[in-house]
Amino acid sequence: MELLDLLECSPPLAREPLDAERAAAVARVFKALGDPVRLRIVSIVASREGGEVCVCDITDAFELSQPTISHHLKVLKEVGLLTSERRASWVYYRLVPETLAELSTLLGAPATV
Amino acid sequence: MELLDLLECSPPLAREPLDAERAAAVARVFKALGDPVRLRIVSIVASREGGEVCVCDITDAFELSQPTISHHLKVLKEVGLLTSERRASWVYYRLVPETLAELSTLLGAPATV
DNA sequence: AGCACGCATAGACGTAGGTCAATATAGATA
DNA sequence: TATCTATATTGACCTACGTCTATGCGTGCT
Repeated sequence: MELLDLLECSPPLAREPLDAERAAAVARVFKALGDPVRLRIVSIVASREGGEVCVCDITDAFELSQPTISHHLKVLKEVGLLTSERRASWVYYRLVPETLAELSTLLGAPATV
Repeated sequence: MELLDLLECSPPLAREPLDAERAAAVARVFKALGDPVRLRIVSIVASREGGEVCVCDITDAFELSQPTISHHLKVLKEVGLLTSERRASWVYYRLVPETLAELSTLLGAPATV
């Protein structure tokens, strides 16, 4: 079962308690956002005109090694917050806005029914 | 500087990259939500009629030791997601809805300007 | 083919975090 | 005061995680 499926039918957090399975799925995403570097990466990608950023640009934004950035990108990709696409020598990362939106709704935004 | 202050003036994640300080403050809260048990605790408190839950009720909802639950409650309190009040022998926890709402806005809900 | 560049992976290291048993503390009650 | 109940704190254990260096892989260029 995909995270988006779990989230799409999820009521806001305040409507009824999350069951264990759903909580585990959602917590994975929050955990990914629970690191300052990853949160900044997401905001960099999300706020980028054109919607995509190559790894080199992200690496330049931090004083961290390239493998560390690569690791964080992998984590964000695994939980469905980012996708990546290789074009020529570069890999471009894009936001998955649906995932952010689902989290936002879960946290209390009015349901979009 | 309080988290709520940091959050209240924060634009949605997609508007501009988070600076390091803001990212650190917000990541603390996401990190707290990044554990399945804590996420369920928040949803239990948030969905409770009357808005408050005593520790014993929370403990009963999990197959975890009482100190473990107490630890998670402390974490949630420290990041401003819950507050607690002692009345007689019991301690009641309540949600801080503003914190959840700010996170929700940050993640992409339309700004409430 | 060979090389240079961009990015990913592997492995190691130190620290943080989730859990528990044991113990401490606070309030009620006798 | 003594004791019981509800919750918090302490300290230990083990695992997970963030970071690094070293290395591998894919792509374009000469």
